[in-house]
Amino acid sequence: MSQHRHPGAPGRAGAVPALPDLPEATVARLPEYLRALHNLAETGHETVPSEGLASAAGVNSAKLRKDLSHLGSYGTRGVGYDVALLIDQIEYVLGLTQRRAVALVGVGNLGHALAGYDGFASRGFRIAALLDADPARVGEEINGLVVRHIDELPRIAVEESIAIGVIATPAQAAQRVADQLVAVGVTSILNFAPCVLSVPEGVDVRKVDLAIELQILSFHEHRKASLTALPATGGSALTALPGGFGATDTQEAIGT
Amino acid sequence: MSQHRHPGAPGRAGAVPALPDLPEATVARLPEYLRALHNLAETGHETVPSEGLASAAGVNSAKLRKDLSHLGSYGTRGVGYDVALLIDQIEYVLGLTQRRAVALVGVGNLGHALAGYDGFASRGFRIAALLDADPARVGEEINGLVVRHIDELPRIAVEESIAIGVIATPAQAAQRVADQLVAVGVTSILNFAPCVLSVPEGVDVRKVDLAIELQILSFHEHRKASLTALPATGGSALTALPGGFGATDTQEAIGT
DNA sequence: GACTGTGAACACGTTCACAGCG
DNA sequence: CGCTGTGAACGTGTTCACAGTC
Repeated sequence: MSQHRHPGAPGRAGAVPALPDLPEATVARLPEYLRALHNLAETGHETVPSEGLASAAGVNSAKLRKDLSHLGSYGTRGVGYDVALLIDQIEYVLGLTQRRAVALVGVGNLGHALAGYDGFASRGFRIAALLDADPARVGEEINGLVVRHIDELPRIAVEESIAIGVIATPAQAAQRVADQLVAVGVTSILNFAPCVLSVPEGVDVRKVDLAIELQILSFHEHRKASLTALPATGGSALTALPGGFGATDTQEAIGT
Repeated sequence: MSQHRHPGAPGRAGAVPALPDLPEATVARLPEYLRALHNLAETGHETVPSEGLASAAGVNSAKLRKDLSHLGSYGTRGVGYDVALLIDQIEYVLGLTQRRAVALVGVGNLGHALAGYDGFASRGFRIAALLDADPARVGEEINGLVVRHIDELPRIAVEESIAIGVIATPAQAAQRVADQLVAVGVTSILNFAPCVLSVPEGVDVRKVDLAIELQILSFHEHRKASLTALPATGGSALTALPGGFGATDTQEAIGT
């Protein structure tokens, strides 16, 4: 096991890419490590121990080491990880060595903001097309890109080698857009519309729903309030807090 | 143990709030169920079987039933769930019976979009304040709200009973803003800045990072490509569009 | 007969703690 | 000695399959 394995190192052409299939949870954290590593590189660190990188990324060091070990990692015992090397390694695994082209569909409120978001460009992506179904919006220029009509998607997809589609339309339009994206061969979709998309096997969809995030926070607020719901805590809490907390079984019976 | 227990039903005052501590994974799905239920209610359904609600929410029915059972649910065997009742139940658990006030800090690109996003209002929240540190932005009116200076936060937090803070500033300003929010008693933060926030115990932070989402998709793209990257049929990929999407996975072959 | 609620089995993810290397 | 890499223990979340109820 402890053979040093460097599966598909960045530089090496010809070798099999050999992407180990990483645990999904690990994949979701790699980008965070990458961001932290870039920060470290900028502040002149050449090497970093798991503890340091972990805290910069907001995880514990055991988790970090386990995650990195899945990539057949580049750490040196007694020293830590080589920052530059690890950046290359993670960028390679995430497929960021090529700058993927993104098509953004729906240039309303949110779409506008996304079109102008420079975090995409700076972190490995290129917004290659802005699309909308509303003729009134077609032709508008945002950040140097002209909005095109969604019907032009098939041509644009080929011309620009679109790899990822971002849906920022209203919910009722989203499924139709997803179908159109899939039809032109897009297999990765980031969906901001508050609805479930159905797509064929092999297409990946990630969903971001801002209201859902707030609702999850709301739950925790509610819970925190219900726990502190006793003394003179000027809590903005519930207007009518039931006094009785005593009923023994009321709480108990929930889990059954 | 299958006593029917309705812990802290919405309408009933006097009952113990009795928030069961739901598994985190369940909490994260409740908002999705809620959205699906609202759709069902609008289309005239009074009742729905677990199978139906599950598919509307994009999960499988076993998971749905298990999730709902944690709330001491309201299903009827042989029939399904009462839509209206379940909506009340979930809204109660999520703490959506009170319309929580949100302070949005950072009205740049993304902040603007968030300020104008009506999904917040329609799903239980009220944007009560827009704040920014840049004097040039203070005074601007967005969607009927005037942007205030961040230094006014302490007063505004009290006046408006701010329950949740949303950070949409650049990364380097985010920690400072988080500290300010915490200082005025905010215990729930939604962070759009690409950085880790450190906050005291008891404060919940959720993070949304758009570039990270894309990078995760990129990984899967990379992997899909590396799997199909074998035999004679090189990279003709995109140019030859598969006829239609007959659910057969011709799609897979998006070459690099 | 149809559907919920749930124990029991399983899969996945995290943490611990330490062996082994530099 | 310091730090990584990793088995083994633990905890959480998911799925199965069926008993129980309407």
